[in-house]
Amino acid sequence: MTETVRVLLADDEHLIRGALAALLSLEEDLVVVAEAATGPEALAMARAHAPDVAVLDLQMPGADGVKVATSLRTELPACRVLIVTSHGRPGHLKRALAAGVRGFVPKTTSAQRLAELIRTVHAGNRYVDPELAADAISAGDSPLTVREAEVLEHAADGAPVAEIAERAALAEGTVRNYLSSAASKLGADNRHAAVRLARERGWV
Amino acid sequence: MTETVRVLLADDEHLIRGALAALLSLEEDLVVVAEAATGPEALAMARAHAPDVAVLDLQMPGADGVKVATSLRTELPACRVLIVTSHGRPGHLKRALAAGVRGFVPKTTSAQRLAELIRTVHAGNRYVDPELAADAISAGDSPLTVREAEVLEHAADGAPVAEIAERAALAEGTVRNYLSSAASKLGADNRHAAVRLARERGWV
DNA sequence: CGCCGGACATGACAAATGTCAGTGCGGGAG
DNA sequence: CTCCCGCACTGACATTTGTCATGTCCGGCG
Repeated sequence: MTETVRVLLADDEHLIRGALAALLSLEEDLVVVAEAATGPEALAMARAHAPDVAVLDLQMPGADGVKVATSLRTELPACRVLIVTSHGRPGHLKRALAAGVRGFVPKTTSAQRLAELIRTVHAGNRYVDPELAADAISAGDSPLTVREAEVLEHAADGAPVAEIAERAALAEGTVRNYLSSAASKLGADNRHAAVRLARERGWV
Repeated sequence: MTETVRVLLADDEHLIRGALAALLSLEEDLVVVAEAATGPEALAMARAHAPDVAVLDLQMPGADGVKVATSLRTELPACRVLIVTSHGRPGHLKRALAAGVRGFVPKTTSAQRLAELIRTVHAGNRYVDPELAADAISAGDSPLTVREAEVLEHAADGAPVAEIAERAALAEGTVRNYLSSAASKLGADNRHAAVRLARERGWV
């Protein structure tokens, strides 16, 4: 006899959330007990309803899926987390797993398959999309040192070096140096291309 | 007596497409006759099934929603187009309307509302989300000249000036000049920040 | 201990970038 | 017609950025 699984659904796109709720409700053993459109809202809903499984979108206003998962890990250890994402960046998968997430799949998955996966993670098993996993493995760990990543983040919005130096409390020469070494590690021609690449791989 | 409306659904996210198809099918007068995951596929499906209304995602692999809409405009003038988008950039709305799109809404819209809108555009009326419209109006027209926009696009991936100059068949000095004037028009400190801003506003 | 490798940090120099002043062309106002 | 303004375009100059050589401070290892 399959017990019913209480599900929390969090996604900022109303269209998807509603549609998904409807489809999952067709499954006998799944019941959607709460919905949320933002990170903080998802957290509040989880506290209020203590779902068995939380299905979280990776990109939401307020706090992203991984942040929510981290909070849930300590507040509701019994709640399994399944993350769904539109454009999977390797680094995010790694961060997600570190946050105790049990499942990680792209939105190209069918609803049928998603229902199965909800049962899978509820049973205590893990599942990550094979393609995303392959990407993460081939992309590997970030080769950047802490400072390099930090400086690169400050450079993300196209700020001039002087401003970055001030924000990071470093000499301009030092900032240029980190930027340069980060760029060469990433195989980029300049810091801007480096920012783009690091973003793609989820390293910033 | 309401006639039935034949709908084409195009979105690269299987999860959403499937869920949406299911929800729209619940409506008596709507029938989803085809689904597609990429721009070219959407075009092929449209040719094959000649739907009354095409619901297109703005961002798809191959060709974006607006490009598909442009092609449909000439190939299937009877087919109304409704564009759905996750993160609405003002410029896209303008381009979409220029391409003869009848409706433009964010994915935060509910499925119920979407069904209504499909009927609305099928009836020959137009509808654009009020908030997106407000953004588009407040963002206004692109202040960039044709060449400025062109050069800015070539600069989008962080390429050095020399490369941009070659691709655009211009002198390096000229490229720097356009970049500089574009940046000052956008209120940016350098071309990279300018690229970011122009992207946000949908001007590139 | 003494040595090595790596992260952190800096300034000097060369290369890339942004700014400026200026030319030519075409279209609209006077 | 002439003047003026805006766009397209260019080279020269000043500033910013990227690269290099160098130095310090750890933590691990023979």
